[in-house]
Amino acid sequence: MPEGRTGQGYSGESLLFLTDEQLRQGIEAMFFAYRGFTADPDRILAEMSYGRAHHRAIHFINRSPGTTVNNLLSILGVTKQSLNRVLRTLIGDGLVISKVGELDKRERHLYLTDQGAALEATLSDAQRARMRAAYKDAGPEAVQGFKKVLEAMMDADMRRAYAKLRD
Amino acid sequence: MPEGRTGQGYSGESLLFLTDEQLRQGIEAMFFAYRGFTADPDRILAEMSYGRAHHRAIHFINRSPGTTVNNLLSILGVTKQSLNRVLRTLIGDGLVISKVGELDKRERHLYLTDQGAALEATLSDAQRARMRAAYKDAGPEAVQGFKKVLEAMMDADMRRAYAKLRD
DNA sequence: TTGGAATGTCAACAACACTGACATAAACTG
DNA sequence: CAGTTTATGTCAGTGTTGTTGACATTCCAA
Repeated sequence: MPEGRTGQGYSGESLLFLTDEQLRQGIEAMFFAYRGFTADPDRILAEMSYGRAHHRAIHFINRSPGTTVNNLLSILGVTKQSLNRVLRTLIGDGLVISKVGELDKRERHLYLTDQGAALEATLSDAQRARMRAAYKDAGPEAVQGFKKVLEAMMDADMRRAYAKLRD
Repeated sequence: MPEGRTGQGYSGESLLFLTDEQLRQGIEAMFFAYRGFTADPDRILAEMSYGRAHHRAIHFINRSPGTTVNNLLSILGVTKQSLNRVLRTLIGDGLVISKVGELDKRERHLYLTDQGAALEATLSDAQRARMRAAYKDAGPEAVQGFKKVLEAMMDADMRRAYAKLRD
């Protein structure tokens, strides 16, 4: 490449950072980081025979109180049978309540009870603490890049769901 | 805050970027991005009745040919029973071979067969393609930040394993 | 009224993790 | 050498989370 390569500047980096080795490091970083990301809530959940699925349901119900089952399904990307099993235990345990819709009585609107909100807070606090520490370690510009890459890694439908939650 | 806040510069950001809302966005970004991260290999694996566990084993055996079972266990962070189930099927299907150690005959050293390497390449290609696209979208500085935050999110033992793989 | 959408339930199954227990062989240690 | 530890493998049981398929109910809408 005779034209325009400086070898040390921006253009050199943009050629190098897409090598298979660099990509593999990114892949492995995702793998390990996700383990860390879920480690704290997992520990708490294990004590009450709940799992990640319960956490996810609780998180998004807290995020969007009154959300419908269908809406939750599209966010979580699982089958209704799978979600239903989780919701049934959460409702049975008094962490979630399901209200029949007023406009459309087929729909069930989901809310956290006080007890559900308390668990959500416990789980969130643990996860946010780690996130906060990671953000602090890495610095604000790194966080910008972090979010940018993650968003670029999503499928279009996930990106839509993600954007919707940011309203 | 009378002293030193500009409201638009670096100091303003470093105060704001640790709000619960910002952290929650990061948490949700991780959730959705990880789905995207695994989506392509998952599709391929589903066709051959393999799962993510097989992918992970194949990935790290390819990454460190001759690695022992114990070493793989510490990297993957699962029980030996869980790993053994996966390895048994991979060995039975002719994707992995296990050689008795020469120095220490208790150890089994793991290698991919040609067939195993072929599957690894197929899975890696799919995952790297998405990673490459995300990196391209986000730009080189974003990638730096991405890795920095991910690394800060790991537990100490993961960070050690991750660093070890970068040698 | 017929069709479709939203929801729920039941059954079966698979992947993947866990614990606990036990076996074997090899290596280390006193 | 005897005893212990280490590395690995295996069997049995259990739990969470996901899947498909089938079927029922309720209700809105054309």
